Amino acid sequence: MARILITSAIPYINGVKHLGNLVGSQLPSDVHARYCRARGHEVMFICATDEHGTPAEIAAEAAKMPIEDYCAEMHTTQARLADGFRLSFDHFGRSSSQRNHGLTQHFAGRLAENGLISEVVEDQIYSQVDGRFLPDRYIKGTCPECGYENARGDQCENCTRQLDPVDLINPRSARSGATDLEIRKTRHLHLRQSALRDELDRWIDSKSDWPILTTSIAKKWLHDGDGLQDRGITRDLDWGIPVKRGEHPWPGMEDKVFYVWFDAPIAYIAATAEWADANLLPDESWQRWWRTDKGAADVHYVQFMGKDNVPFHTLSFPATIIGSGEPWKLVDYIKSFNFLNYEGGQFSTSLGRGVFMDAALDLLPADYWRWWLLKHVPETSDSEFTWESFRVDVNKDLADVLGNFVSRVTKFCRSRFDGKVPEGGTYGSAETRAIDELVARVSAYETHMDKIELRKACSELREIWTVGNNYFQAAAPWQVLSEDRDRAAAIVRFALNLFPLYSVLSEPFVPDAAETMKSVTSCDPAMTWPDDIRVAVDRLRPGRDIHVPDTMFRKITVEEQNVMHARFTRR
RNA sequence: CGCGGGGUGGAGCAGUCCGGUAGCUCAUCAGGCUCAUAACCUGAAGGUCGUAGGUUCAAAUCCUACCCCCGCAACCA
Repeated sequence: MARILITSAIPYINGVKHLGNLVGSQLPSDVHARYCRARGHEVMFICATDEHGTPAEIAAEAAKMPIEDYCAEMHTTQARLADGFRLSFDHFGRSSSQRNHGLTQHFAGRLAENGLISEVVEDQIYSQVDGRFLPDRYIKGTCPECGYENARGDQCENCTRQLDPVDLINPRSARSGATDLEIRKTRHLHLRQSALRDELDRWIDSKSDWPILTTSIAKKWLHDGDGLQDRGITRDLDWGIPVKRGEHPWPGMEDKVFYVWFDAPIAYIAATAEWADANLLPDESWQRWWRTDKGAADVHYVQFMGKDNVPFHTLSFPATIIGSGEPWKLVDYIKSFNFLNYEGGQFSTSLGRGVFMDAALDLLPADYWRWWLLKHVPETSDSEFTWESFRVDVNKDLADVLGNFVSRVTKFCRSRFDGKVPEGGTYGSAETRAIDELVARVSAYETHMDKIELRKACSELREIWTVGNNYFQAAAPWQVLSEDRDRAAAIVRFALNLFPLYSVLSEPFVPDAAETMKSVTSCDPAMTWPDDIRVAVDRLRPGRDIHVPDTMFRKITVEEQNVMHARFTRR
C-alpha cells in the first residue's frame, strides 16, 4: 500500500465552470483518486476554489455583492456541482481560508529570509474613477495596428497583436469606462525565480517520465530568451491575502495583497490543513502529507492541470517550495491536459458559449458526462465536444454495451431462474475463455490506469464490458435452457458474477453505474479490486435474490441532440 | 526564422521513442441470434499514414525542407 497525494488545479471562483474546465483537471484527478483508493492505497485528494484576483472583484461587483459573500456563495455552488459530478475530494477548500493566509505569509517570509524576494518599483495604470490600479487586460482602447476599438491592454482580440496598455489609442477602464488613466509608480515584491533557475532546470531534467506537454512548457520558460524571469507576487488590490513577512508587517507593503498565482498553489497545502481542521484532527495529520520531516517522505504526489497552468506548477510553485529551504513535499508527477473545444470553437465563459457544469447536470446524470469527457480527455492534443459525438458515444458505450448487458442478464435471470442466482452446473471451456480474456484485459487496464493514460484505460474498460456480451451471446443460455438446465444455470451464474467485478473496475469512470451494478448482487463481503479473476467470478452463492435495476442509461435521441445544440450554441 | 502540440481509411483515435508492407471504436454493407434499451454477436468493404526529398534490403516509424490546424508567448486566471 502506498500513500498518494493528489491535487487538482483549483477552479477560479468567478462563476460556474464549463466542461472544458472540468475535463482539464478535476475529472481526471478524480478518476485517479478513485482508482488509487480501489487499489488499496491511502489517498489524500485535494481541491479548492481559487478566490483572489481582479476578476473575482469584478464578478462580485457585477453581482452587486460584497466580495466575501460572493466568494462564499460561489464556493458553495462549485462544491455542490463537484458533488453532482461525483468528484470525490477529501476536501474542497478555499484559497481565501485563514490557513492559506498563514501559509502564504509564512512562505513569503521564508523566501525573504533566504534572499529570494526583491522589491521593484513598477509603472502601473491607475484609474481615479475606479480608485484602483488596473491590470493590463482591464484597460481597453483602440488597437494601434488594426483600429479595433475594443482591444485589450495585453492583446488585441481582433488582430491578436501583443500590446502594452500605453500603446492603446483612447485608453479607458474596462470596468468603468473612465478615461482618466494615469501611470503611477508602485512598489512590489518579486520572487527571484531566476536565482533558482539552475536548480529548477536540474529538477525538471530528472523527470524523464513526465508528459512531453509538461516538460516542454517548463523548459521553454526556463530557457527561452533570457531564461526564467523573476515574477511579481504582490498586487495593489483590496481582496486577497495581506502582504506580511511571516507573522510580521512588511514595511512599504501595507494595503497590498499577494498575487493570486502566489497563493493559489499554496492552497493545496492549506486545504489539506482545512481538511484536518474540519475533521478535528491535529496538525500532524495533514503535515504527514506535506512535510518530508513529518512523515511525507513516502508520499507520492501527483498534480493534475490544464496546460495553461503548467508554468506555475513546474516553476513558480516549486520555486516557492525549494526557496523556503524547508522540507515541504515537491510534486512527483504532473499530468497536464490540452484544451477541450466546443463545436468548432472555444468554450467561452464570457460569451456563454458551450456547456456549463450546472446546465449539464440539469440535462443528464453525471455518468453520461464523465464517460464522454474521459473518453475524449485531451491528453495528446486539443479535442472537441460536439453534441453528435456525445449522443453517439453515450448511446453506444453506456446504453448498448453496458446498460443493455446488465439488462439482458438480469431480466433473463428473473424470467427463467426466478430472480435468484441459479444453482447447478459447472464452469467449462466457455467460462475459461472469458476468464482468460478478462485476465489479459484487466491487466492492460491496470497498466493504463497506473500510467494515468485515461483514454486507453477508458477504451479497455469498454472492452471488458464487451467480454460480457461476447460470452453471453456465444453461450446462448436461451438456447441451452430446454435441453440442459444446469448448463444454462452455470452460464447465468457466471454472467451475474461479472457485475460485482464490473462494478469495482468501472467505478473510477462511472461511479453511479458502478453502484447500480453492485446492487444487482449484494455481495458479502463486498467485492474489492480483483487480484485473481478466477476467484472474482465465482463468488456468488446460488439461491441469493438478485435485483433487476431500472434502465441504467436511456438513449439520447437525435431530436434531443438538435435541441441541445441549438440551445447551447447560440452566438 | 518566437515556443509547443497535432496532421493515420467517412468520423474519432492507437501505433512513431527501440524502422519490417497499418490496428481500434463509430458509421456503412452482409449474415447470425432473439435473453435484452430495434439491443447483442460474426464477417466484409474502405487508408500507403499532411507534402516533397533523403537514409535503408525495408519507414507511418530515422533525417531535411515545406504546408496546414490548435494553443501559448509570463501581471487574466
